[in-house]
Amino acid sequence: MATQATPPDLDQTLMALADPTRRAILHRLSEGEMRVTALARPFAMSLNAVSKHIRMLERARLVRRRRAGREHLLSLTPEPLDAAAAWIAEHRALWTARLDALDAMLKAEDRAGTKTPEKKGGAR
Amino acid sequence: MATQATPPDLDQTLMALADPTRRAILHRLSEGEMRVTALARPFAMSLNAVSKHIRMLERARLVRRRRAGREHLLSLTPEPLDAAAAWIAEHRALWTARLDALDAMLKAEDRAGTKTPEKKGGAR
DNA sequence: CCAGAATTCAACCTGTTGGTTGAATTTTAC
DNA sequence: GTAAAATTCAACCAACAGGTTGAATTCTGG
Repeated sequence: MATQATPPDLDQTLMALADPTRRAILHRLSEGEMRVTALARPFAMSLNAVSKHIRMLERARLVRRRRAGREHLLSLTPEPLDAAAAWIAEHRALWTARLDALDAMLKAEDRAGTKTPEKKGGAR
Repeated sequence: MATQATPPDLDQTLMALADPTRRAILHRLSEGEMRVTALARPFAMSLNAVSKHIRMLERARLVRRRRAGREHLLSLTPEPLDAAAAWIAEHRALWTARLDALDAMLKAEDRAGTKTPEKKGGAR
């Protein structure tokens, strides 16, 4: 019964994406490399807070850091999104299909049930 | 400059998915309605812990609860996955395209630079 | 050399996750 | 009516998220 080994990378990616500030950071970074200070400017929070968000994005490997002297240039590395998108799409399809199958089965059973009320419960 | 209103629903959906136990719960639920106890059995944690995960999944509207006497029947409602999948897919495409464009631009600039090192100011 | 800029580090606070155990609640079954 | 089943509620705990402020670090430029 395969323990379905769910990758911890997916945890980190989804967790990183589950915050509007971090999504906004990624969005800004899609326009190119940017320093921490520049990146932080539009947000209504301290530089330190943004720095922490960046650290979390790095941990999820959605952002890469390149030091150039005293400034740290951040850039977007969207690869982890592939896995996340794939996981969600795949499971959405699988689950929807299963639920549809169940629904069809229930409807069929119901039709049969009204004719031969045996099996379980019958009408309610 | 549209404040890009990031929906809090997305936060909850992604947060809910960012945990292996909760993903496993959803997976089991794709096989049909199940009681809390039955759902909790395979997990190496207390019933209460699973109950809390379920509550979080309900908050994200990924799971619906139907009370039938003393038992609560949980079922999967995969709709919120649509929004999550759409958001990720859309941004992945947009961001990748932007990064590609940036890259192409940099390469072109580089080629131009090595051939005709004039542009402005001339020699250095 | 030295002031200042760009960052992080460290400590702290508050709220939430993720887990526990034990008691309450509601419903079924004898 | 009462025991037991299926759940949650309540209190607690450790860890972490998300934020703050203040001090340290590391570079740059006059």
